[in-house]
Amino acid sequence: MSEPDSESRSEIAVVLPDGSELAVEAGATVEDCAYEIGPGLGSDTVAGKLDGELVAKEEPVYDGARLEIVTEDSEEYLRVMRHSAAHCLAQAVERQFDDPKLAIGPPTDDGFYYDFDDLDVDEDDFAALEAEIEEIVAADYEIEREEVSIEEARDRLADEPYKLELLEELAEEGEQVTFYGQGEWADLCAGPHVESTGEVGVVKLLEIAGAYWRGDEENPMQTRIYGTAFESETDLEAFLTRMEEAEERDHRKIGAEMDLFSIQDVTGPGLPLYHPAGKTVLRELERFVEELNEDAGYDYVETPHVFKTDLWHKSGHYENYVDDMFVFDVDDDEFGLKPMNCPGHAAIFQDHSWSYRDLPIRYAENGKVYRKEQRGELSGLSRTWAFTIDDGHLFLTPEGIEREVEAIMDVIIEVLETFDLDYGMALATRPEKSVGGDEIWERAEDQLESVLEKRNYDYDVEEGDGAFYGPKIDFEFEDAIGRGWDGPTVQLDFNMPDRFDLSYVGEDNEEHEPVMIHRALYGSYERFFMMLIEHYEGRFPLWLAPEQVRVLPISDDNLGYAHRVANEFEGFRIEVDDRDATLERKIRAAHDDRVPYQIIVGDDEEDEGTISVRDRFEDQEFDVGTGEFREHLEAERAEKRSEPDFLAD
RNA sequence: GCCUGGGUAGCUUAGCGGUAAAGCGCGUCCUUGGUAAGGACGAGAGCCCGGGUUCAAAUCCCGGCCUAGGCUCCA
Repeated sequence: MSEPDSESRSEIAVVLPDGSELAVEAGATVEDCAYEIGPGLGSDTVAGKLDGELVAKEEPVYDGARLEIVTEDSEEYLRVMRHSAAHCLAQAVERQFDDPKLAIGPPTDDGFYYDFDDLDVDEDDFAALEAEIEEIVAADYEIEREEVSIEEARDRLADEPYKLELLEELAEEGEQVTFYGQGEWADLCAGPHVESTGEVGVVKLLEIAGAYWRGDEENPMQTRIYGTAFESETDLEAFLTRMEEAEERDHRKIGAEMDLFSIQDVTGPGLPLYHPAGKTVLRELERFVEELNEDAGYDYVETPHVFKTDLWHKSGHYENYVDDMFVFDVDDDEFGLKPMNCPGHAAIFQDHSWSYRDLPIRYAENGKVYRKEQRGELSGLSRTWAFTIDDGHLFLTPEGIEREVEAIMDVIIEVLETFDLDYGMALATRPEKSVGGDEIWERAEDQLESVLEKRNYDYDVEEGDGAFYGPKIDFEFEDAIGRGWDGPTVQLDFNMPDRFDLSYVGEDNEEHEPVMIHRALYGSYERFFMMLIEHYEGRFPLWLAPEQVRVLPISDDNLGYAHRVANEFEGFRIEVDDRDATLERKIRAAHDDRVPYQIIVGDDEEDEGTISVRDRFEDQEFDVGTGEFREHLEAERAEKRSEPDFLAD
C-alpha cells in the first residue's frame, strides 16, 4: 500500500539475501529494486519474494523487508511457471466444458491444481485437455497483469460465485485487485506469473479428486484437477520415474511381496494382520527396545485393551476424544478400547503410596491402542485403527526432569542412529491454553532447554507448540529417499498427575504431585515398521531380515550337504532352496526375496568342506569355512550393522 | 464422513454383454545345472457381497463392504 505524494520521496530499505541493505524510494516495486541492483537482473526479473512470500514483480516493497529476486534460474521459478500452467488448465477447461465455476488454482510442491464447481470431468478427458493446453502454450499469449477496482472486478466476476466470495474478502483489505489475462481468458489472481503462455513448459494432468471449498467439510465439494508442469520433457520424465521409484518402495507392495502383513476385507479396515515374516521383524524391533528399556531402568507392565469409560472420564480422554474412540455398552456399564496407555499406567502408579526415594518410577509397555480415525484417513500401516506403541511413562519429582530427559534423549538418538536416520529436534513450549502453574512450566522448560544446550544439540524452538499439559521435545527424521517423518517425542505432563491425584511423600514429609513423562522410541510400531520397509526398500539389515541366509545347492547331489551346512547356522534364520531348479534361478529368487546372504554349495565345496558366500551386492567369496562365516554373522547381527559386510573390503 | 479411481487364480494384471485369460508363484516329470528366470505338462477363480435390467452380466444399473489417492501449500 503506497502512500500518496508527500511520502513518495522518502526512502525505505530492504534486506537482500547476502545481508546487505538496499535503499529505495518508498513505493518502489520488486522490479524497481532489481533494476537498482543491476539492469541485467532487472530485465530478468520474473517475480519476488518478500519475507519469504512469493509476490509479483509489480508489488511494492516495504521498509525492512527481506527481498529476494526470482529469475528464470531461481528455484521459485518453477512455482511461478506452474501457477501459470494452472491458468492454462482453467482456460482449457473453460474452452471445452459448459460454464464451470472457477475456485482457486495455486501451485503445489509437485505441480499445481485447479478447483472447479459444476464440472463433470473424468480422466478420459485428460488427453483432450492436455492437447488444448498445448495449443494455449503454442499460441504464446502474453500474460497481462491488470489492476482493477473492486467495483469493476465485481462486474467481471458476476458469473463466478466463488471468485466473488474471495473478492468480498479482498475488498476489506484494499481498493484494487489484480487480474491476470491470457488470450480470451482472465482470472482474479495475485500472481505472480510468467510473461507469456509460451513459457509454460510440458504440462501433464495427473488425477481428479474432490476437495471441499476452502477445505471445510461444511462447504460444497468441488472437482479438483491435479497436474504438474516442467520446463522440459526430460524433467517431466525424471519426475514420473521418481514417482515410480517411490511406488516400488511402497510398504504395501513390498509387504505383500515379502509376505509381511495383510489387511483383509473380512478383518476390517485399518486392522493389520502380521504374517510370520512380518512378525519376525517386529519381534526384533520389540527385543531391541526391551533391551534398551531394561538397561534404562524401566519396569514392564501390562494393561488390558479395554477399560470402563470411568477411567477415560478420569483421564479426560472421554470429554476430548470420545468421537475417536471405540466405545460400547456391556450390561449396564460403558466400556472403551484404549486410545492411549497412559491412564492405565497412571492407575498402576496410583495403587501404591510412594516416597521421593522411590522416584523416578518408569513403566514400559508395548501397548496396543485403538483410535477410530476417519475411514478416508486410513492407509496401509501408516494410519490404522489398531496400533502398538512402545510406550513409556515416568513418574518423577520436578527436580528430576533434567536427568531423565537427558537419559531418554540418549536412547532415542541411539535408536535413530541404529537405523541410519538423519534427525532434527525441536523444543515446543507453553501454548496459550494450558494447565499447570507458571512456576512448574518455567522450571520444566528451563530443564528441557538446559539438556539441549548442555548436549550442544541443534534444535528449533516452537513457541506455543507444546501440549496443553506440558512442554515437549519432538524429533523428526529423514529416510533414505529424503522424506521427512515425525519421530519420537519426550512429553512432560502436568495434567494426568492432577487428574489422577497422584502423589508422593517428599523429604519434607509432605505430599507432592509428581510430574509425568510420556516417551516413545519408535512411536507406533506400525508406522515405524512401514517407514523401515520403505527406508530399506525391504532389504533389511541382517538382524531384522525375516530370512537371513539361504543355502543354494548347485545340484540335487549337494542337497544333503546343503542341509548339513544349514545346521551349522542354528540360531539364524536360514533356509535351503531345495527346489529342482538351476543355480541361476535360485540366485535370482534369493535376490527377489531380499535375503542378505546366499551360501552356494556344489561338489567343490562339498569335497573341501567349505562354502561360497554371496551377498546382495553380487560379491562372492569361495572356500569360506562355516565357522568363520558364522562368527561374522554373529558380530554383524549383534552390532545391528545396516548392510551385509562379510565381503566388504 | 465426502469426492474420484479400483476390487477377476496365492501375487501382478488383461478381458468391459455371448464357452473366464496371461505372466509370476505352486505341483509333477524331463533336465543335474557353477553365479540374476532351462523345458514340458498340470492343478488352481463363489470374477468383493446383495439386489435389479437382459434370452444372456465379471462386464450395464442401484445399494453395501474393502482399498488407493485427494479434501486450503488459501485470489
